Amino acid sequence: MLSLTRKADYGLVALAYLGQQRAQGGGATSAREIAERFGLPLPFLMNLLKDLVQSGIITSTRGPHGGYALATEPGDITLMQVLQAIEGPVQFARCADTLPVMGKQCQPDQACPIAEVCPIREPIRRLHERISDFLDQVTLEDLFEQRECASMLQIQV
Amino acid sequence: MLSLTRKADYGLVALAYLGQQRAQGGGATSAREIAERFGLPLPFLMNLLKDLVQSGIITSTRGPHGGYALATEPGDITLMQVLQAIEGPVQFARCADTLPVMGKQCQPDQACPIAEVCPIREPIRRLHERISDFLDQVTLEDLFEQRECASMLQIQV
DNA sequence: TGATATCGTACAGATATGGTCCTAATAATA
DNA sequence: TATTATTAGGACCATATCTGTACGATATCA
Repeated sequence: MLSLTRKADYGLVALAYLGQQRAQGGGATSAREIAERFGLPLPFLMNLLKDLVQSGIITSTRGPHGGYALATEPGDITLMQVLQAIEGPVQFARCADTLPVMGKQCQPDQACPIAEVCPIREPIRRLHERISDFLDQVTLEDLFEQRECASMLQIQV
Repeated sequence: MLSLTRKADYGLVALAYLGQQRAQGGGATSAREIAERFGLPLPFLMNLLKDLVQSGIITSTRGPHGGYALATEPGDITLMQVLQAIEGPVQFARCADTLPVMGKQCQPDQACPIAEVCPIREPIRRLHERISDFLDQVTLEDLFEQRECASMLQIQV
């Protein structure tokens, strides 16, 4: 369905809130506070916050008055970074990134068995690049501040 | 991971092949022929071809020498139509189409319990529209003939 | 030292995906 | 008319992924 996982969903909610806190000059925000504010399951939220910490998007401090904060300005964080941190590599199709397309015999490190004859390999690759470029260019600031992007994305699959 | 399902993957392969057949003035192409040519599991392929028939993207004729064919020109079939036929409604997030975002208590016909305070509802909706517009504008002809689209897609989430 | 809070990992239930199978319906042909 | 090739419409199951929980370890600060 081409849709975000719930994990990514929650992650964006948390990042948006951390962005607000940052704008107001607040310090670290605890996972508990975020979970209570938006009705999210706390352990699940902490799991994904961990992912965001590991990929450097947010920072964490332990102990009392600890919590999470954006590592940089929202304008420096792209949607692609967030999705990759939470959902792993973004692949429009399996073959888009040298991975095979089809067949259960396909293993991640094998070449696609029908690459020679596959009629969608190139089209898929171009689609993948279009979507990737888009996600790379959209920052959290664009998203949450409704800021426009200077660049244009031409449909030229 | 924002990726196509295998069903959609196979579906595009089949549609590309049917497009070739059409260009060469061929008649109906059997599911068996497609499956053998690309090494796809036949029952699975037939299942998704059924979906494509039901949504009017391809036509089918039964009996010997029967098979499938594109219902219209490839330029009239959009990527969105194909994905919707095979994967159901395209939703970048659950709340993008009046569905709720989060919480297990969320049912499809209920409003999102945190809609009032949700910081990503609007941003998600705009993202969803951007992606949808894109998929709506790309046709199979664009994809497989490497044709350019006249229109531009401005990043303005 | 004790309270708070994160970190890391392992685990379990729910849902979606990937794929099979069976029976009927339909059309061409011998 | 009988046969064969083909699609139609289901139900069905195995597996993977998603969603969420649990628990112990660790770091910080009062």
